[in-house]
Amino acid sequence: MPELPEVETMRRGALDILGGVIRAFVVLPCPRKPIAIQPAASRLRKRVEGRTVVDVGRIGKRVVLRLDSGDSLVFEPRMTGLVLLADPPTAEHLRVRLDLDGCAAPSLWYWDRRGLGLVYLLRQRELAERLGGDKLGPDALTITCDELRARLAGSRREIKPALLDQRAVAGIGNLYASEILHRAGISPRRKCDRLTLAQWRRLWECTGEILEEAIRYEGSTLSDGTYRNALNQAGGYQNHHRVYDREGSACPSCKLGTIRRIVQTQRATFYCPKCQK
DNA sequence: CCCCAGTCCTGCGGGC
DNA sequence: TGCCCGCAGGACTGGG
Repeated sequence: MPELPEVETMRRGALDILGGVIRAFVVLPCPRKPIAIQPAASRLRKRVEGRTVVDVGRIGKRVVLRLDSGDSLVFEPRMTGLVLLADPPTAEHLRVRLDLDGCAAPSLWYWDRRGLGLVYLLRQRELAERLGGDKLGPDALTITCDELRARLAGSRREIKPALLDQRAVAGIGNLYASEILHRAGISPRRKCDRLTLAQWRRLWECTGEILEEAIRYEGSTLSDGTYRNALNQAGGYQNHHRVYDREGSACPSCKLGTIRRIVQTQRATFYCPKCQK
């Protein structure tokens, strides 16, 4: 579930390792299927140990540690991964530990309950190939209105599934797509090529607003409690959701409609049929 | 090319 | 009460 706001919160929490030297890269024994690590852990370890973390960044829904070697160590949490500096939710799902010297935090952990996430090391060129160019669109926080429109307006798909396409715009996931479209007053079923210029503008504005608000509240921790910030604290934005997982309740915006749940490309979408056109 | 369904995986909640 | 099935959805793969 980590989308842009949750991954950005993880990134900010992990800033305490900036300038640290990686003393050890430790793959923790996991009773079930081990987490995917590329290249194999022994080779990856040789390339990261002794290296300095010169940047703690984010690319889409990934936390990216840039090292002084030019390599980037990428944590891709997918559904249930967390980047932590302390107190994991459970010891059993800890996957990787980085021990560091010379920075504010002694260790960084990668925790992942379902283990769908990935930890991988990329050379500069590999980074451009895997996470650049046509693989990933501009970041949802910094994309311009014109870019967003240019990348989606030609499509005949429905706008909600289109917003989940990371090649078009990076960072929006299932939860925030519903929230963004609700604030913008646009039906999730509206075809991209049927949005007006004013609607693109509104959609772009609401994308920034919703994502920035969610970051301010340190992301959304749903009822399963999985998502936590780097200090294992729950986020707060779930208390501000207007449509997501609120099927049957009155629309908090127009007070007239009832929030509906539909399925688009096998994923739940929540919206208000009264005020989203 | 464009789009959709299936896959990975675990834990939880609904239904019987 | 207890068990089992289905669902949650990020990103990739394969196929129409």
